[in-house]
Amino acid sequence: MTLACSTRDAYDRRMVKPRANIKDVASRAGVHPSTVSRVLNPATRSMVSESLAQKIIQISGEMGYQRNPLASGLRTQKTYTVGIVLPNISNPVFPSIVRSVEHTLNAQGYTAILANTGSNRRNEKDVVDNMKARQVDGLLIAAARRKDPIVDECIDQGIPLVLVNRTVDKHNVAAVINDDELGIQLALEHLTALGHERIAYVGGPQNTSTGYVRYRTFLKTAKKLGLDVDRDHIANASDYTEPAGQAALENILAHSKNFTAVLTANDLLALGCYDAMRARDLDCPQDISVTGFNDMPYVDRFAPPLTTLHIPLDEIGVQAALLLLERMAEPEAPAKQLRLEPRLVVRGSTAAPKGPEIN
Amino acid sequence: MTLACSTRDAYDRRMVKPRANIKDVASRAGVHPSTVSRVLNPATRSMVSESLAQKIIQISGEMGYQRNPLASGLRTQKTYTVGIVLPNISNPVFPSIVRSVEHTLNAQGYTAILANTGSNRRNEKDVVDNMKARQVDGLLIAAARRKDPIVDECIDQGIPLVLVNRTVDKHNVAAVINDDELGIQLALEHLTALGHERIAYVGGPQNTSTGYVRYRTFLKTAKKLGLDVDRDHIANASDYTEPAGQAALENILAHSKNFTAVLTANDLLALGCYDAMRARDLDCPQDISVTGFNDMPYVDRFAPPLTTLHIPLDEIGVQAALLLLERMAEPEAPAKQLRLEPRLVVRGSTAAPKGPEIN
DNA sequence: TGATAGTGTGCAATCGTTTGCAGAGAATAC
DNA sequence: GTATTCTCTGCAAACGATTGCACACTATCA
Repeated sequence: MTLACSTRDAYDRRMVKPRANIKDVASRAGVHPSTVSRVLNPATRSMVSESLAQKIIQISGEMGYQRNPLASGLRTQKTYTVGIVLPNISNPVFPSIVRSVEHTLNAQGYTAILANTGSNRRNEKDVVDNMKARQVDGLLIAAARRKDPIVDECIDQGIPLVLVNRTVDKHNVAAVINDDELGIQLALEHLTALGHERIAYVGGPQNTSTGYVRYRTFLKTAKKLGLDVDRDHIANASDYTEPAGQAALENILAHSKNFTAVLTANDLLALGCYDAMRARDLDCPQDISVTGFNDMPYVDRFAPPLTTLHIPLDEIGVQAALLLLERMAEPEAPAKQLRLEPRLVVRGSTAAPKGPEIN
Repeated sequence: MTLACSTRDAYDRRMVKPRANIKDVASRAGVHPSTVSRVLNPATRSMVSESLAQKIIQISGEMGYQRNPLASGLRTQKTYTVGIVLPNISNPVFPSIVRSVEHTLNAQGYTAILANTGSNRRNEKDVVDNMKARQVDGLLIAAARRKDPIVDECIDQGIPLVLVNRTVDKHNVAAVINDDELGIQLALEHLTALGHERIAYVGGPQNTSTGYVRYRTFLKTAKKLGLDVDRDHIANASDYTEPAGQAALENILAHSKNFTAVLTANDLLALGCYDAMRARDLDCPQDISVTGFNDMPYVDRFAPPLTTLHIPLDEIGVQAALLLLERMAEPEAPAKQLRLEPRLVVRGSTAAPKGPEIN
């Protein structure tokens, strides 16, 4: 049986003709592949005469030619790929960030590869190594720890890097973060303004910049406001998850119930607090007011709607992407840090304390 | 100034030594690169004598050699990359799916590249073309429409493909979907069991399989249950979003308020209904009961907690990934469809109708 | 008219792997 | 001892692009 097909693969793969490559375009245009390459590359476009360039563009369009990024990347060491490293994409703050990052990068021809570390160190290392092997042009990491060997390694190797949300203790890293100090101050001032004087704190992991800064700021601000901080009313959760938040508040409640509000370092922790309170039949905000941090999607619909600190998720994503683009263009430029201001959103989870506190 | 460095790049790029390649390993081991390649590739591993193989593995380990996926992919036409196409990652059903897909694929050495289409056709095409150009080994599409030229094209071109959540009208496509008929039946039976007789329906876009099937099933089941379906009590939203759901219910309410429950095709639409009701001071479930579909994260915490159909998001992701792995291994095998059963979760958004209906 | 500069294109090496083929040597058969 | 089969390893040509260099040609000038 003979087929009127010239290409080997045509029969094998259900008559699919392999995608046109640069050589096909070149021979159809009667020129050398290098000429086609030059025309299709904006930087070298001017080396070719205008008329020939037009012709080649025309033909390449007709043939539906698309550059093979593998071959191109192999030769140029530029893949137009960036890696996004998340601790956990199921945390509702990340989808919006990822979306705007991806959108902003796409517009410049970059493609995102995504990895979820599950906050597992070993995993993180593997994931980043894989991305490096794939020659990503840059990395966007939302899973950094205060001391992070992986971040250090990337910097040593000169890989353009932007941290999101969390940063490292060293200050020479590009990052887009929130003004955590301001946020905690706003929350605490809100609670004291409502009349709360005995305020508990449920914080995040101390090996993250957010967990650490928010905790320190809580202590500092409480002192400044003249609140007496009871150590028994403080618990730092091991992770930014609801169960961890629930456990933390249960821990506190086991020792003492002598507080009227709990300030948490994160919305998920706040939800965990809701759970802990429900288990003990405590009403929010009647018995205890609760504040969160992040204003993640849908917390305005919860029962009760959560008072929290709004951070501009889309904006964070856009800025992080722009910063990364900048760093990829000029890897040697000094690292910028962007610190965005959170805004307090007052909802139903906070109220004046009941009982003798108010007159 | 001279530096005691042999490699060109060492000085340029802040003393970073370029990653070891196969030639480096080969020369250190005193063998030809092809031998190293064979050792490191499980399929050809047995062609090399055991002792030599051990030595090469040892050396390659010491040098921290990692295969360059670009070069390898260029030669073999296999990139160990899969594309994930989502309509909108901010829809809370997707993060869990993405996470489990990514996890399952990772375990087999695959890396995921992610794209968000924003349900924009043009965008979708670009995104998929980009993925094809990047030679993804397979595609996972959660944004399919009932008639979808993009899906058709992928199939024509023989690209391993798995649809998630939504499928196309043609039946020869691998997919992991929900039993939408069962789901709608369960919801409707639940409402009638509570005593509801006049039930409105807020559906999804009719160009998606979910929107279409759920709508048809609502009509069919209502008829079977002997409910009289008022056309004015039905609205199909243009998109699975809260605003669209809100608009749909407002549309219905503008015509008639003569119903005691609204069955929606999707949790986000249900949330939109909450909004529409709040705007008219209607209470859920006192005035109107509402059901959703998907049981997306946190709907159990809403005010009121949403009665909805639970679908196993993680399971969907895992199964979709496994199915894709299967198809990549055997692209010519007949396409399987997996249909997972939803489960009704009754919460606070549904109750018996008030007034004369109950005695 | 001939030397010189400037323009546009082609040549060939290269990026890092993989793999069909060939051939060297060892093992087996006669 | 020679012919034959096996085993193992090396050679070299791909994969599809990019880019420094060479060279042919035209335009400029003396």
